[in-house]
Amino acid sequence: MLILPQSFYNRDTLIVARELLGKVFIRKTPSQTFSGRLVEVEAYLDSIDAACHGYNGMTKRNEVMFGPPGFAYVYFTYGMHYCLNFVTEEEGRAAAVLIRALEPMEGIEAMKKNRGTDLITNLCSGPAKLTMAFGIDRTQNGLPLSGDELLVVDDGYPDFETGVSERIGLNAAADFPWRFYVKGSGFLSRREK
DNA sequence: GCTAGGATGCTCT
DNA sequence: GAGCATCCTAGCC
Repeated sequence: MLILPQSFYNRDTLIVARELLGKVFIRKTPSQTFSGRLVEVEAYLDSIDAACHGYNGMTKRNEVMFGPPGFAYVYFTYGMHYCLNFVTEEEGRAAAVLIRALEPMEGIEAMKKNRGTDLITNLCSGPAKLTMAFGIDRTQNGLPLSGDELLVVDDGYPDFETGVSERIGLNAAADFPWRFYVKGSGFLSRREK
């Protein structure tokens, strides 16, 4: 069990996104531990990516993206959903990796309660689903990913095939192939073709 | 199996 | 005031 160091995130966002697949994301609270394996992510870069929240400069909402790498960026969207990102690249660059799907590991009973469903494959198979399952909201915005509450670890998951596709749900810059996923996983936000 | 549309409110222009 | 890095349900093949 190796906690990913800050230097892991302080690299090219596309490499970080790819290498995050198969790692384990953990949220610990005093009463409950949640964990899940990362099976689907998307990369959001700065200058060339009109879909990136940081594309038009820093605002109050996206300031965490401009900060140092290895921190959680949580934003609210569609009036009811939170999405979780991992900040990448050096301080001053607005880049991040969106976590789109997890394979639930620990805390599954609590996730079922949070999500209102018993179907394991429906607990964390979408960016807003996994924040709901893990109980993540604005409170976690800006927390370190190697801290007391949030952690990302490498548990030596064996090799797998990586799938690549266009990102999902965008209007701007929709054609960049910056979505990465674990091929054959049953916990993705979309069925593979 | 699929698609269309509504929910709902923060954030920036 | 418009636009959202979404999810769920109803209705229709």
